Amino acid sequence: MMITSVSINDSSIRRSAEIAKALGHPARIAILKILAERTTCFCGDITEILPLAQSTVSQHLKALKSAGLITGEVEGVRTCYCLNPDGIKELQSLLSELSNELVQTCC
Amino acid sequence: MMITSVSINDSSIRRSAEIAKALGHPARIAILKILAERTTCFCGDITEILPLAQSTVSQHLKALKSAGLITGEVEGVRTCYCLNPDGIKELQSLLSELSNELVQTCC
DNA sequence: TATATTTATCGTAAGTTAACGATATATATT
DNA sequence: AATATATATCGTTAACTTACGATAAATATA
Repeated sequence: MMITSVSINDSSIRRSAEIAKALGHPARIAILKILAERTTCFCGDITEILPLAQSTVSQHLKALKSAGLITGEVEGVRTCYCLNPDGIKELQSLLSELSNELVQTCC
Repeated sequence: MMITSVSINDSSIRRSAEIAKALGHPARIAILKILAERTTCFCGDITEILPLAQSTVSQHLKALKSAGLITGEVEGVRTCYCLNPDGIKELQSLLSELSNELVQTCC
């Protein structure tokens, strides 16, 4: 087993935590799933599906966007939100890397 | 593509969010990595490695334990913390399931 | 031009989180 | 029995999160 020195300030650890934090609320996971199964993806569509106020949905969208997991393109009066393939890939690689590192039998 | 109705109250979504939330702080990811690369795993060991007070580390350990990602066995005056294989497996399966669901091209 | 629509942002309240030092508890050791 | 050690918990403070309604800004429609 490779011995690495683990630091809170490691950028990969920080990025993984940032992504995990973005996933750390059921509404945000639900939003990602909704985006994955629809081709149109406006804030209003999501507000119709989830039992949350429009402003709350907008806030969750902002959190997902700033974590790099989704993009938002203004289209006239609306904004079309989409999964960000790069962010999703990063999610997959960082979290699967983490999973691999956590395979162990202890004590 | 299968159309599923996405709900905030779906238990799998809630559990995924719970796990992600537990991973949503660099200190907690660091702790999991430390547990993975050591065979002894007392609170004091972790406190020596991370730049955090003992009480703060204990608090993070409690969060990881209540999310089911680690176990803690009292051994005399100390407590031996270990990765919880079941929790780690759950982490892997829920998050990889989520990853798979998020493969898509949008808009 | 006036009105309607969509969404971001503001303001606010309640709740949670993260950090710390101090302390209690439980077990070892002398 | 007295002392030392390890850790959980308490109390506190500051910061952040989540939710909401109200409103502003931007665009579309009548």
